[in-house]
Parts: sequence; structure tokens; C-alpha cells
Amino acid sequence: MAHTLHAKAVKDCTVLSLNVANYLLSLYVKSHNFGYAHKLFDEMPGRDVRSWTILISGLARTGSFRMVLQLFRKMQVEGVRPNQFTLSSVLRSCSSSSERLIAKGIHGWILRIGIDLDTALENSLLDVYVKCGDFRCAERLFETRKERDSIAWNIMMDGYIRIGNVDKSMDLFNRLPFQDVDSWNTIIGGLMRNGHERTALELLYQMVKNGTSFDKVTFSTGLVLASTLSLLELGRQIHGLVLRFGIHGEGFIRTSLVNFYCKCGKMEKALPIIKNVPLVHLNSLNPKTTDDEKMTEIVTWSTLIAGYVRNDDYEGALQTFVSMVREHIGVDQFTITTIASMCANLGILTLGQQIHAFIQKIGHAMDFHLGSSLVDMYSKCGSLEDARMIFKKIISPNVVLWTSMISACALHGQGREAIQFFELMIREGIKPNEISFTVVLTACSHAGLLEEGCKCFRLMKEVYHIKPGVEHFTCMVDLYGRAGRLVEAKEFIARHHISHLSSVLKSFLSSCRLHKKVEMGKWASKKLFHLKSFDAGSHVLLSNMCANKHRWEEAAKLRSLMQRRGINKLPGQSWIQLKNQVHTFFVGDRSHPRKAEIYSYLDELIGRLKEIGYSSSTAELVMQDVEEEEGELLLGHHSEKLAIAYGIISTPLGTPIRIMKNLRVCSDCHNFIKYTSQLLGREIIVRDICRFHHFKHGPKEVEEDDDDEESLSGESIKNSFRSLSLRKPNISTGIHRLFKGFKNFSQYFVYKEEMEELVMDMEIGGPTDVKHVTHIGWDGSATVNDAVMGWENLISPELLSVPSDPWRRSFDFSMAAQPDQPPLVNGSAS
DNA sequence: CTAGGGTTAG
Repeated sequence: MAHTLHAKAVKDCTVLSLNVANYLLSLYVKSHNFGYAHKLFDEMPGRDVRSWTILISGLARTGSFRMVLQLFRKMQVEGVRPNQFTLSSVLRSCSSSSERLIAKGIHGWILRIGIDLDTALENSLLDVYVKCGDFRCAERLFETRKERDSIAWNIMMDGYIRIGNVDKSMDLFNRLPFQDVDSWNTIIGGLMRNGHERTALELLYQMVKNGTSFDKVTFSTGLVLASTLSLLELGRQIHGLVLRFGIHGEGFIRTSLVNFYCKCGKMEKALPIIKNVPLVHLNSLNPKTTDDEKMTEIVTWSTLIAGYVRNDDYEGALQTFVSMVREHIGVDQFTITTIASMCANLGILTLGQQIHAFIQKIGHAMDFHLGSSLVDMYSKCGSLEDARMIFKKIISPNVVLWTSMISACALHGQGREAIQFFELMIREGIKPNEISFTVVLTACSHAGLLEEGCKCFRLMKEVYHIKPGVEHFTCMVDLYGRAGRLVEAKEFIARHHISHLSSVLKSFLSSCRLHKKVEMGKWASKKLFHLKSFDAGSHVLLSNMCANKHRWEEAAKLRSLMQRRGINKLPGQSWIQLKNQVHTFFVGDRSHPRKAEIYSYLDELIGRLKEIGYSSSTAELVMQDVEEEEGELLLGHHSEKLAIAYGIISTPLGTPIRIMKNLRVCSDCHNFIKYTSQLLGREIIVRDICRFHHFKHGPKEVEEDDDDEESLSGESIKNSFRSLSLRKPNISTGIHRLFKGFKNFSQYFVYKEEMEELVMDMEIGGPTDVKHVTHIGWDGSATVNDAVMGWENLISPELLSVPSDPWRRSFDFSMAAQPDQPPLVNGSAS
């Protein structure tokens, strides 16, 4: 809308009056178009305190502290005296960036210069001190105040509860001269968010007894409380109350309800809440829908999508997403990130690519969230190159993004590169956190970089003072174990008192298998057994180990033990996606319609491979696979061989073949794939339970797959990549129907380039008609309600090419200059 | 523009 108004003003060559300009500015700020906001601000004829304040407060909300401070200083240089609102915004920015000293400076400055400390400003100050943990200052300010409103009390209460001081907070609550809804909400919400759900619940009941009626926030917190405590009944009662209050149509409440039902796994209850509001009312093309309503609606739908993803219903998630686009609900960065991470878990490259294209198309800025989920998506879909490409595009990556990139390298066996990225990150001044260390250690263990791994482990403890967690320990044990340093691994376990951690023991056990140390393996197995985590994997592992050492009776005993206990191992499955279909194969699978072709080709292929040196020695190799039964190999062929054979006969020569498997690839298959790739000159990419294997033509070019194919359960890796969906997602047919819907997205969206035209093409009847023009959202989906405006009033083409039009020239929708990214201010901010 | 609620990333 701001664009439209602005375009109109420019067209009319109107000199914007200060009021109009300020109004425009606030519109830009509200719609997060800071690029334009800055431009307008710089060109404004005369700027008053309000202009400065609008810009500053907008920036304060989006968290760019440096820019806020810069503007604030510039404002003073220009001799504009800030008012309470300005100061309050600057303080808020300090508060969210924990800039205690600067806040203190501003406080002193306020006192010196003699600006009235009104209640709101005092509250802002209070808030800064509390958020920065300076309770001494906060307390002093709080106690000496003549006027303390409910907000002041709540800020204090919330502050104390945030640092875990429940007693102090409760004390304040009891001291309150008036316990209104707000204070009840604050204390209940605070308790809930700090792990005191039970106390929070008690207070909620007290609140009811007390006769304080609920407001929106209470309903919302109550529902979150119900979902974290899995109190379905409580949630339903609240739902009932909501209905009695008649506020079930309100956006925020609906989101909370949807969230509640999703978290409780009751998708069938969540869905009607979305559906019971006719789409017409929420359609972003409906002029009667306010911006707030539209945004809330997007949140509600995004919540539903997140719920589907949480409940592993990817089809539902995608279906909802498609509906959001089709029905013009619109999507926001939350929606996209959720969908992108869903693609990562699905591991379907084509779908991921479409989502990426979709993001490009709507021209959304690559923020950290989106960037990291895309890096993650590409790496989990098998394309390290694309992951790198995304990473490179983002100007100043944060920890999460760096970590995603390192994890991508780890996932693809690029240990050295992972370490390089890690070092680069540190050099860039980004502080690694515990997850960064987990992934870099994982990378080391994948690549067998023992020394580097130990260095990282020390670095983590000694320099960054991060207490190692289960994942870090497991990686370390894995590193020692794979290097054959079993004694050291055992010492490490003893030294760190981690022999009670099943993932550590499992990793140790698989190293024992690898290096054929039966006795040590038994030690670990015993421990695992006592921990009651002696699962299928461990059974098979130990049994294979015994078999390998020709201790057949023990092996057989373990097998039968496993049967008696009813422990079933996961059947091996591999799948390949061709066109819009997923083809799944079990071991020795004969259910595929083209089974005859597959098998005869496979036999032929194996014969040819043998000529160039492939040998499928059986007994020894069978035992090496942890989770495959030995009989399976005798029966026929591992699932990955079938999938690959099918892939070869169904695709043209030279097409890369991507397959996925729900277990690890055994060494025989690994060999098989290596030779196949060499023989046929095909690139083969295999995603197994914990990483990717790349095979390129020719033995020389085979990836530096230092992760010896014999390494077994990869427990540590599984652990670090919990989010890599290990199961085969259940998506065989339905999702591909949705693919079709996906391809048609373009017709619902306006291309970025066209957006520029639209902005300029829109004609409006005058300021009073503002409400009939739907704003140009970042997604370009909302254009103008042409029922009201009509398209017959288009600006004439000559006008559009007026060279003096500053906006015409400066519109830049290229990905490099994101509309959401503010331009440089003073040439130095970022 | 002036506390606090709901959805997102490694």
C-alpha cells in the first residue's frame, strides 16, 4: 500500500507534506520495507522528531541495534531532541541486544538533559536493566519510583523468573497491591516457560477461584500449559470456555488452539479450527481483511503445518502449504522454513528444489533461519554443492548457518572441509556453541581425523568452556574406536564417567566389532544389557562379532535370545525416486512389476563387475553388516543393489543415480557400487542412515570415503543427525500428486520483476481510498482489489518512463539487494 | 511507538 501511495505521489509530483511523509514512512516500517523507508527518510524535505522516532522504533523491533544507535547519534548531531518515544525505542533495542552500558549511558543522559521520565519511559529503563541482568539498578529504580503501574511490577516479576528466581518473583506477586489479569498472566506464563508447569497450573486454578476472568493471553498460556503437560482435558475445557466467550474466531486464540491440538497429536481436532473460518474472510485479496488478520492467519496455518511435520504427516503438511498458496492466505518466513526443513527430512531433492525455486520466485530475503534450513535441505537431499552455494550467498552467517554448513560437509564425508569451515568461522569471530562442536567432531569421526578431533574437544572445554554432552562424548569414543585405539577409548570412557550412556557403549561396541575385539565387545554388551538398551543393533553386532571369530555357538545363542525377546530388527529398505514415483525395495524383493528385468540385469552386471575385479566374497562380508541378517544375502540381493539396478535400467546413460537406504550400506554393497560406477561411468549417490556416499566414475575419483565402509552402526553419527529422517518417510504416492499442484504455483504468484510493474501500474483514487488497496506484501500475492479499483485507471505508459522518477530507477528486486534489507546508513551499517 | 501470549533454522 505504501508503494502505491508513494507511486501516486511521485506521479503527481506532489511535494510530500511532513505529515504525509511520516505516514508513508510508518507504512514502510510497518511492512518491514526498510530499504524504502530509509530512502524516503533520506529524501524527506524536513524531518522532525516523529520521523526519526518512527524509523528508530521500527528498527528497534527488528533487532538491528547498531543501526538504531547510529540513527540515534545522527539525530543528535542534527540537533533533533529525542522525545520519550524515541528514547523508549532506543532502550528497547538496548534491551534486546543486552547493551547494559549503553542503556546506562542513556539513562544518565536523560537525567542530565532533563527529559521528563514518564511512566512508560521508566518502564523501558526498568526493562533494560532487568533484561541485562542488572537487578541492582532495576531494584533501585523500582523501589524509588513514586508511581508503579502494573507493568512495572510485571517487568520485575518476569525478570526474576527468567533468571530462575521463582521465590523472589512469587514474593513480588504476593506483594502486589492489585492482582489483575496481566499480573496473573505474567506469573503463570513465567512459571510455565521456566519449567515450573505444575506451579503454573496451580496458579491458573487459583486464578479461576479468585474470580479473575481470562483474557486472550490467559487462554493462550493456558493452552500452551495444557499441551506441555499433555493435559488434553484441560485444553478441551479451555476450548469450551473460548467457545462460551465467543472468541473462537479470533486469530490468536485459533493459533493457540491449533497449536494445542497439534502438540497433542490430535490433528483431526486442529483441522476444523482452521476450516471453520470461511476462507473468504481471510483471503489476502479480501479488502476487508486487515493486515493484522492476514498475518495472524498465516501464523495459524503455519502452526498447522508445523503440527503435521511434527506428527510425520508430510503429505498433510504439503497439502496445507499448497492450500495456503492457492487460497491466497499467503506465506511467511516461518511457513517456508518449516516446509524447507520438512524437505530436508524427506530427502527428496526435486521437492526441495521446487521449494527453493518458490522462495526465489517470491523473492523472500534469505535470513538466517531460511538460509540454514536450505543449506540443511540441500545437504540432506544429497547436494553438497548447492548447500555451499546457498551458504556463500548469505552475507554474514551466524552460528547456526555456519554449523549447518559444517554439518553438511560432515554428512558428505568432507572432514577436512568441515574443519576448514570451522576454523574460518572462528576467525570470523563467531563463537561456536555445543552443536557446532558436535558437528565438527562428527566430521572428524567420519573422516578418521583423530588428532583434529581431540584438538576440537580440548578447544571446546578449555577455550569455550562448554561442558561436553552425550553427543560429544560419543563422537570421541567413536574417533578413538575407529582408529583402533580401543584401550584409549575405554580409558576415555572411564575418565569421563560415561559408561552409563548407551550411545557411547554402542559406538564402542561397533569399534570392537570393527577391530575384532570380542572380549571388550562383551564388556560393552553387558553394560548395555544392564541399561536395558541392548537393542536389535547391539544383538546383531555382538552376534556377528562372535561369528566372525568362529564362535558360532555364542552367535547362535544371541540370535535365539533375540528371537525369544521378540526383538525385531528393522528390515533393510532402499528406495529410488524416478519421475514422480518412489520405488521401494526390500532385500531379495520380488514384488516389483519389473522384477524379471531387474534380476537378470543385476546378474549380468555382477558378472561384468567380476571381470574388472569385484568379488562378492560372502561369509566374511555378511557378518560385517550390523543390521542385515546373514540369510538375506544368501537369499538374494541387498535392497540397494536392486534399487541401483532398477535405476540403471530405467534412466538414460549417464544420469546420476540417487538412492536412499534406511540402514547402513554394507561393505559388499559399497564395493559393488564403486565398481558399478566405474564400469558404467555413472555417478551414484547413496544416502544411508547417517551419511551420503558419492561414487564417481573411475577408482581414482571415488570420494575420499575415509569413513571405512566397515564401520558399523555409526551410533555417534546417528546421534548427531537425529534430525536426518532415518525412517523411510511414508510418502509413496500421495505426495507426488501434490507435486503436480506444485508446478502450477507460478500462476498464483507474481514474479518479482512483474511486481515492479504492478507497483508502478497501480492507480488509486486518492488518500481516502487507501483501505481498498491491499498492500504489496513481500510475497507479491496481494495486489489490489480490482473489484473496487478496477484496472481501467492504469497510469499511462509515458508516465511510467519518466526518467526523473527516483523510484523507477532504484527499484531493485534482485536477490543480491533484498527489499527487506535496509541499505547502508552512513555507509557503514550492515 | 510504549511489558507479556501463539508458529521457524543447525
